[in-house]
Amino acid sequence: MLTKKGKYGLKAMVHLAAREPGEPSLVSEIAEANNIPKKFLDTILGELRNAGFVNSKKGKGGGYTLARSAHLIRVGHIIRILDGPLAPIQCASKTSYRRCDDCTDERHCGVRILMLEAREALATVLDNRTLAEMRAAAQDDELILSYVI
Amino acid sequence: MLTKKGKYGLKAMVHLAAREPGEPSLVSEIAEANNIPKKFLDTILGELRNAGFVNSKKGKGGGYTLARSAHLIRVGHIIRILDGPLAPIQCASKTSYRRCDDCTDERHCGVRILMLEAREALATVLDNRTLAEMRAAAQDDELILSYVI
DNA sequence: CCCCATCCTCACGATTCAATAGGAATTGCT
DNA sequence: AGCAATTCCTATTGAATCGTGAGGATGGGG
Repeated sequence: MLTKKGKYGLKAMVHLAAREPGEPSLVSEIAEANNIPKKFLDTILGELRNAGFVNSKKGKGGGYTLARSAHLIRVGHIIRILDGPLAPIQCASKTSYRRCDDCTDERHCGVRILMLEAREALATVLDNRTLAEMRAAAQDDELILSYVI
Repeated sequence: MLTKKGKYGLKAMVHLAAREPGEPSLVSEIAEANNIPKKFLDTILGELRNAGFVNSKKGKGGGYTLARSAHLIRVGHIIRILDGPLAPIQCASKTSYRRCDDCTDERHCGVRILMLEAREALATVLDNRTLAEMRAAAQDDELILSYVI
């Protein structure tokens, strides 16, 4: 489940991606444009900054900018920072594996095997999509999106 | 995120799938075999029964059995009952859609479009796998599992 | 009628989530 | 130097959810 923190963070990143590179955005501006509580967004952008996704500048004329080109920022990475691992269950995570304490034989745990598949499917989507693509998809009236039921 | 309720429920279902059809299992037996708190499993199986996935019988010789063949039970359905919709965000859910209150223009929301893709990827895995397949995967030393990175 | 096992309701502590509060630190401008 | 703008930090709060346990009601089998 994507939390509001994750959702707000992604929206903020999309907002930044829509800017001329180097042109800073204010927290208050991003918050207002996306209906996000300002103070909450404040802490979210702080985390994204600590993680190296955005740069910040204080004082007049300050604000936030993307630290890298939107083409180089993968959506899955952002979500991991804000909401934790993608895997539905920790014993199926690759970036932050942890054993289930109730599982005696992990190799024959059907749940885990299934969740490895699920994680793989999720990661395939989220780790291949970049911020630039996400923004483009939003602008182009969903043309890019092609379902394969 | 799969909660413990979901995990325990799936494990219990796998346990039942490993039985001769019609042969009932006791809650205490399932709980012990899978390291699940008995009382908790009690309520979980109750929900699965209300949802029509398992049948129950009280008294001596009672217990739980699958309501249908394990080939006909899709894992995604079980998870939806126990943990709610698969979609990472409600505005991207097909089974229980709900609009985001902070989103003014849903059609151009990059986050939602991306999450529709993510939901699709997840559902493709979970709604196509049956309980029988999950059980088989666990027994066959993960042979069935084939990653496509 | 008596065991056995499911069924039901309630309650609880812990954790996480979402948001708010209040102010400290830094920068730019004049 | 002084002021205003803006990020940065820490703590708190209220609400919801999660995981679990207690106690007993219900109903079938013998």
